[in-house]
Amino acid sequence: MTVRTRFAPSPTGYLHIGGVRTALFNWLLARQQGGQFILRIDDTDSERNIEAALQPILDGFRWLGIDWDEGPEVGGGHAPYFQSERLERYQSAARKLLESGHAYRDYATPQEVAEEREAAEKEKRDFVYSRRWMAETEEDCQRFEAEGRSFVVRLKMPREGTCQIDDLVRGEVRFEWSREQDHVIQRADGTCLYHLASVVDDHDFEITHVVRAVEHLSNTPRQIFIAQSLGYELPQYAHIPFVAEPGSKNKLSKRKIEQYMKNRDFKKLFDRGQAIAERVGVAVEPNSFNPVLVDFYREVGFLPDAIVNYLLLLGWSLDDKTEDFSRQQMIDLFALERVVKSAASFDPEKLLVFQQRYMNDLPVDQKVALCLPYLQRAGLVVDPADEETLTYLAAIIRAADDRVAVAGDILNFDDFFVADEALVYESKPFEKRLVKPEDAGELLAAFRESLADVDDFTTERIDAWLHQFCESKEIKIGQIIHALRVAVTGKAAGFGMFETMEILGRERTVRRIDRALEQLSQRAK
RNA sequence: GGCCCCUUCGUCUAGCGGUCUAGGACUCCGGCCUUUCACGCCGGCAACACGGGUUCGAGUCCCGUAGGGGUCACCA
Repeated sequence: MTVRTRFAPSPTGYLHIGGVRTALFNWLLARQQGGQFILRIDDTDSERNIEAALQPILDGFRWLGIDWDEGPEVGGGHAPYFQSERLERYQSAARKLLESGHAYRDYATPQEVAEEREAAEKEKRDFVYSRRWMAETEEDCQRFEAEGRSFVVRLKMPREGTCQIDDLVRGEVRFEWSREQDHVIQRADGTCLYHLASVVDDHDFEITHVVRAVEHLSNTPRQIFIAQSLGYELPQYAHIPFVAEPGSKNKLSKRKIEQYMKNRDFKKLFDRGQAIAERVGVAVEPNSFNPVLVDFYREVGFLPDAIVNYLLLLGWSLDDKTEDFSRQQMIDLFALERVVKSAASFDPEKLLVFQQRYMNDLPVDQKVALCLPYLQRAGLVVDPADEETLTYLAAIIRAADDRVAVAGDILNFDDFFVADEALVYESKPFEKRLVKPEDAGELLAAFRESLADVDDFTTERIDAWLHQFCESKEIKIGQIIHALRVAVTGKAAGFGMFETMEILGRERTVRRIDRALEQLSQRAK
């Protein structure tokens, strides 16, 4: 029997990082066993524009390299893969349950059920539906309908015995049937509810392993009841822990970013992303742009492999030291038995570490390809870029080295892409490095004059030149190099100063120093 | 509140009765390197929730307690 797993997103428009991890585990299991991974769309309830809300989710999975064998856009032998298009299947299942006595028509109004529930609560006893409006015969139905009532279909749950789940992650888990409710599976308007739909689909799609987050564990008995009543063979269940908030054990939710912002690391990650987003024209709207959602990482320039690797280790480990996994390795080595049972908090810092590692391993031309769009969208480089620009960019990226951790970080080196006349001097460093030290202007001017004599304007020669200059002036290098950096880049920090000058070239370097000196003298007036 | 799940450094985790005076990674702290920033290197702080058992021996098994979480819809 081939292994078939599934992930069933609701078309909400957003791909949640926790959902991705669940999908990843399903995907890994299927790939490892040579089986199929299926995407099914749980849209039994939503009335909104499915198309628009689904696209970002599919795009997200594709971007992450999590592909599906059956589902939207790829089809498959079990189509359709949208629950909204499978209503007849559910209704037919509901009918079967009715016929076999595992479900009944219930003519109670929602208020009547609510009253029973409240009464039970008041008396501090467990709520058990009285089944007062349960129709067992045609006569019952006619009688209730004569009263103007309509029916929903409810499960007729067993009221004794236990339900045992043999969970692949958690082992044996038992529930008392008597505590289960007579859940509604079909509404008065004939539409069906999630649990019925889910069980029917899993069966129709021949799903062998249901790998999902623990919050579904307590829903499992009713699903088992449905499946067994329908004569289905049960799938294997594996309830994995959910991804928790940074620094807490609560379930990570996209609605709580306000609160997460109080977390230092989360805030840091967000700020970094926001700075990039603002420059490339991505709307920083908390509903769509925040680190709980996959889109955030894509917009900012993360690498899919880094995210997937990080997520893999959030709730799973191979051993006590292995951290880096290629796709093939994770497929080969993944094992449900090694899934951790407790919830794991999302750690933005550690994710960044993975990102940094993966970025570092990339050849320069790939980094160029990743970074270029950011410069273009920020209006710093024309599209398409010419060969010269690409070479120039490559030199910068090489020099910047690990300072470009996410592709959008290239914008920290925007000073290389603005005209010398348009270079902006950040006020604080300008103050500290040029205005305050009284000899800064003088030294800088002298050094600038000497630059004409550097025979070869390369990193090595400039390096030697400046050291020689310092020696002749009897100053330490620190007394001039900071002023030089601010004058040439406008910033206090950056990569090697000599590399910076070589990349910029003699002419531009000199022009920038001149301009800085000009502004300095104007300030003095 | 009922039911269910979970509980090793701040975080992610290793540990499946003796090799644990508990290992690794990230963070943090100190130092080195250094023209800034980042990297890198060296070092350091830091955990078996608690209480009972079982056993010659428990982080590892059992039972309680506590804490955290999930779930209890004509939502998915």
